[in-house]
Amino acid sequence: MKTESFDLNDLFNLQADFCSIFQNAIRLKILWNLKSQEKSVSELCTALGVSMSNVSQHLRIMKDRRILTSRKDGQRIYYRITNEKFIQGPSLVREGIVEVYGLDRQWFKKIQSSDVNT
Amino acid sequence: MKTESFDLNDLFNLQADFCSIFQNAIRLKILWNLKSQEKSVSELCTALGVSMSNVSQHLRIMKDRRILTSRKDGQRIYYRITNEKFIQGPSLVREGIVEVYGLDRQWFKKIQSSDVNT
DNA sequence: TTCGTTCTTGCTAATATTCGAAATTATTTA
DNA sequence: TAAATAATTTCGAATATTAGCAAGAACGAA
Repeated sequence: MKTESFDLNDLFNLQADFCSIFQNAIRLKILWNLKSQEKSVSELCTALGVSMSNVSQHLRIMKDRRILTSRKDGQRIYYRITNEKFIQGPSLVREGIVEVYGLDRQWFKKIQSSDVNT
Repeated sequence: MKTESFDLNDLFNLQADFCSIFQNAIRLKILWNLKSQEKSVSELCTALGVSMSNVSQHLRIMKDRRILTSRKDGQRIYYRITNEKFIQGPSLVREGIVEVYGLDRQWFKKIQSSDVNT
């Protein structure tokens, strides 16, 4: 029973799928909160100021992909990150942003107000 | 005239916006192709087997965010990457995937077929 | 000028994401 | 047992993404 490995196209699709996780600011904040410690769902809710329903949905999405694992303790469910690279990758992107934009906020505003055409 | 810098929430939103760029396999392939050299739009089209209209739209999205810059030479427009971290970040994510999934293709298939519930 | 090549843009339908609200499950406490 | 707490799930509406098609713009060659 051999282990079928990925072909190149699979890997690109998988990489894209995982990167789509990091497209949401709430998920990035969750990951940031779990950077060096596990936290329960309610702890994350108060830390982020987001509804439990919403946090739970985001946690599920990340757990499905094994970016997070969970541990049950009584009523609480504690989540933690499975691999540091799922934090380091997006962080590198953020560093790139800061390097390219030089901490100047103006470009960011342009991007936020939908389309930039320059 | 002071330079307004980002607050934390801005940075998370900006990071999320940039990560959304990497959620698309075609864009990842474009970046991969531009890894160590600039290429024209038509070169990218043949390399990826994707329509020029589609490639052009993806290039525009990345240029808007300064992930790419372009240089015009006659009829050709050559694109290149502005900062290596926009490649390295997504690559780290891919490494994380390989580490977590151990090159076993089965999980990938589960994720692809929409929802994983385990 | 006219033609062909290269690239971009606007439009549109199909598809996917996001988050609130309400219902549900599981666990602890009284 | 009943009530409270913690978390998940389902549903639905608003919004965003994607890619094909057709039209348009910029440039070089004849």
